Amino acid sequence: MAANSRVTIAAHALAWLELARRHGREVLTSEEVAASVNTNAVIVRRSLGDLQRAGLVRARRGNGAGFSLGRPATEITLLDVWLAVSPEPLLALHHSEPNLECQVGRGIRPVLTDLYDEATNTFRAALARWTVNDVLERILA
Amino acid sequence: MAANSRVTIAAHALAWLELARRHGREVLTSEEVAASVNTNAVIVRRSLGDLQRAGLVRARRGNGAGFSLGRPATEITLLDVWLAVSPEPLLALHHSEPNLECQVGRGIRPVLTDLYDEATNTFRAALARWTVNDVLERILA
DNA sequence: GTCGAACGTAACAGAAATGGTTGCTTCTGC
DNA sequence: GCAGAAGCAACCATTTCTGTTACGTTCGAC
Repeated sequence: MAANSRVTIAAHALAWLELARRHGREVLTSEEVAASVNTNAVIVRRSLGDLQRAGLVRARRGNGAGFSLGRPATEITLLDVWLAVSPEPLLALHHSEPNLECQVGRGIRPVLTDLYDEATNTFRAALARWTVNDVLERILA
Repeated sequence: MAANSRVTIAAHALAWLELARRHGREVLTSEEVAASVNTNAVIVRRSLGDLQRAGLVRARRGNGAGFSLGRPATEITLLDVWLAVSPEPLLALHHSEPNLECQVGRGIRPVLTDLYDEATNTFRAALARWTVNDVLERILA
């Protein structure tokens, strides 16, 4: 299966929000974000809705509404973003229960779960080393 | 999309091949492997076909045919397995090119590619720390 | 050389996920 | 009240994955 692009869209939106903020625009509409990401405004609202539930952005409704960062860009890591939009595991176990009459089938699931968790944790730790601010700085460099 | 289970199926098959080998059975048919994994024999042949192309197993055809390990279980890591069956990236970039008239849209792709690669490499390194033999030992423990 | 067991592979179906699109509802500042 | 924008539900097209059937191919046993 191909990986999804939600982390990319969310990171793009956050970097764009931070850049706009530095230019004095605290709030951007989903249309404005969608224009930069080059997708549909509903897609942006869906992604930013996930981020809002995680506290990474604020959404204001009504006239003059839009999205703004929920906390400083230096305090939003890519791990925060990943957790907000991609709760799925990186590797899946068997679809259907393996044969429990086989010694391997009986014991393999907790072992693989353990190893997959370990690998996923190193992946998360790597994402946690980068903030939205870092991403924007590297874009502007 | 949800992650696929090909690494799991492949690791299961390899552990089962190694256990059978220890019991004096060097060769197993796809039907026998499928019975332990609890899936269809074609699925097993597809997965083991990937492993064969990577040299991790050998497939014999003709009468009395089947699959056997291509090299010692102590020399097959989960990274080898992952590379053989899951070449897709863990995180995807934008589906359609971002707006190049926006500073963020222009610069974000190489930055994210870099960060994603870094995180993926730590994930790979974690998988490389475990061999099929380790997996089987933990199952039998 | 024939036979048959098992791999190799193509074709297809059902399910799920993803991105995209439209349309309607809800909220809220003016 | 009005208008602008988020929220949300309902689709659609595409892709991917697993599973299944079917058939061709290989090769050892006899």
